[in-house]
This record gives sequence, structure tokens and C-alpha cells, in this order.
Amino acid sequence: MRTISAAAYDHGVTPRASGRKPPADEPLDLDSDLGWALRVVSGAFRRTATGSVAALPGGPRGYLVLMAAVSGPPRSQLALAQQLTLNKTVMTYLLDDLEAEGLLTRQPDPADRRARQVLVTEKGTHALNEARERLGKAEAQLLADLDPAEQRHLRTLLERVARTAHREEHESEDCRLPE
Amino acid sequence: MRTISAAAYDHGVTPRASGRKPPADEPLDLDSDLGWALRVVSGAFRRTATGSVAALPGGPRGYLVLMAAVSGPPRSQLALAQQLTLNKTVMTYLLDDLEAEGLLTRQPDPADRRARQVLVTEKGTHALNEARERLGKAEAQLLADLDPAEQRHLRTLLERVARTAHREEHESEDCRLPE
DNA sequence: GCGGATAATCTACTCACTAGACTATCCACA
DNA sequence: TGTGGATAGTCTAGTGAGTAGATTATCCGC
Repeated sequence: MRTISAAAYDHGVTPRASGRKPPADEPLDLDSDLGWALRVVSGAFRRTATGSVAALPGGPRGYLVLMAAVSGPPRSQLALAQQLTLNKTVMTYLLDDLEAEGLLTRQPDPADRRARQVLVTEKGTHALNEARERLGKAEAQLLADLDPAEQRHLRTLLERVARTAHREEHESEDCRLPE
Repeated sequence: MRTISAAAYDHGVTPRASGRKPPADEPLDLDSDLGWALRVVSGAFRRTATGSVAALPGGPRGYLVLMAAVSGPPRSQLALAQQLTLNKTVMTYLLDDLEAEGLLTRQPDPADRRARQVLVTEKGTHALNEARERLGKAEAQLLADLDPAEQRHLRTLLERVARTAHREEHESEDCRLPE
């Protein structure tokens, strides 16, 4: 507990564990750490994107709700919550705010009077399109260092990973609602 | 406010805003939304990665602190906090826990007795290497759908975006500490 | 050696999130 | 057709994570 790693004193040189095989292929460097990159990129995106959707009640999550609700058939609150991995309580007050602004309405489902269908209004579609336009600029700024082909490639790869990750989460989800 | 978008009723077909030019190039679809992909991927990674570093005090952040402290010259707590975009108060109790486990020590900086240098111990290096090995498996699982070349490509692109985003944040940061 | 700045710590507060209770409704089955 | 268990949505109360601000010790320019 008192013993200081010799490597820690070895300033300029990348330190290594002494008695143990290091993960030889991966360099001991934050800049090449996938988790770190994800954290930084997500954080940077969140900062700029939050500004882009600040006009929407609920901010980024309000945007997601509108996006989910506007594409595909009308769905219940719970269905949206599951799709977006949002807690159903969160969904309730998120929809409260979006409905208060007139961006969507809750319509009783004729086939199941317990459920409410979430329907985006004209105003909601309009607000969503404006947000998407601003978001596009924020994304462009985030990816400014990549040339167009690289940007497309990054998007495609990310979307593929997201799609399978999302599917896997929902397969093993006959039980609990996360977040 | 009562008016429901006609598009919202139009089930199978991707709805469009009525009176307004849509962002023609971007499809109105969550699956091709960069923010959504980032959210899903980050979330999936966080879930699996948190398990990989559960043995470390502070979890993912403890891991980041060790990674940052072990590579490069010894630094003060504040320097580490800035590098990792962590609040300095968080850094204090994070280091408390890591030090209590004997993974690092706080050494008074001989050149500035206000500051403490963070030094990773042998035990800390060992724990870090074990965590990295488990993390490697978690990452492989997350990226399992991509072939090796695509995995490398995604990592490279993400790291490039992260690097510039991180730099930009620190350029305009003569003022406040975030998170 | 005086005064403003800085590293680290500690305290107290705020706010986001969620578990769980509750109501209305559904559906399977007798 | 009525009964019991499950489900959609809402509401409330409690918890915990994060941070601003005060505090102490030290630095450094003048």
C-alpha cells in the first residue's frame, strides 16, 4: 500500500506493470481508449445539441420523443418509453410538457381505453423540423475534422453498432424498464 | 393546438411537415439519427463496461483517474480533474476511495506544497491492467457486429473526433470547470 | 512581508431519477 | 357474466449524485 510503482516515477516513458503481462496490443493511453472517446464525443455532442433543441420542452429527450412519435404508427406512451429506454414516469411528465406547448396530443386508444396514443401536431412537426435543422449544424461542427466520406462512414458504423446494441437490450427485456 | 398533423395519421409512410421544406437529405428516422446512435452506443458500453471496472473504487471514473494518472508525468489533482473534465470536488472523494484501497497515493508536490501529486501504486497498476483486460472483452462484445477492419476504422474515427472535441473544449476553458 | 490568486477539502443544498402505491381498464377463464 | 390477475398511466415520496461556496494552507508578484 505504501509501495509506489517505479513506473509512476518514469515520467516521459509510458509506464508498464512490472510483474505482469500488459495488454500488449492496446497502448496505455487515454487517447486510444474507446470508452474515453465515447465519453468525450457524447459529451461534446450533448453540449452543442442541447442548445439546438433548447426550444423543445424536455430538451434532448423531448426531441427524441417527437422523433419517435412522428415516425411510424401512433403508439402508446409505454411503447414510446420502451423504444427510447425511458422510464415511464419520465415519459409522463415529458409528455405533459410537450402537450402543454401544443406539440403533441394524447388521444385515447379506441382499442384499449387504458392506453393513450401519442400524436404529433402540426406545430410539433414544425418545431421538430426546426430542431433538426439546428441539430444538423451542430453535428457538422462536431464532425468538422472528418472529410465527408469519413463522416458518412462514422455515422454508418455507429448506427450499425447502435442498432444491434439496441436490439440486444430489448431481447433480454421481458422484465424491467431501465434508466 | 388541437390540430393533429395529417402526417401523424399516415401510418406506414414516413410523415413530412406540411407547409415547410423538410431537411431533405436526412431521413425522418431515429435509426439514422447521430444523437440517438451515440446515446444507444454510449449506454450499451456504459452498462457492460461498468461491470468490467466494478472492482475499482469509483467504477468507470476510478478507471479514468488511474488511466490518466499512470500515463504521463505525475500531476496535481486539479490537473487530472481538468484533463478528465471532472469536478474537483468529485476528484477529491474519488481519490479518497482509490487511496483507501491502496491503488494510488497523494504525495505533496515538492515544488508547490498546496498541490498533491497523484501517484499510482504497484497495486493500482495491477488493478488497472486487470480492468483493461476485462474492458477489452466488453468492447469486443459491443463491436461484435463489425469485422476487424471496421472496428479499427470506427475506433480511429471516434478517437479523432474525440481528440479535436476535447482540445476545443479546453481552449475555451480559461474560465469554468464543468460536470 | 502584504494582498490577491490557487490547490485541496468540506459542507450544505438542489435537483433529477425512480420505486411503489393507486386508479382505471383489460382479458382469461370458470 | 363475474372474478382475479395483469397492464397503462399517474402521482408521491424518498434517495442519491453533483455542485456552489466557504475554508485553510500555500504561493508569488510587488
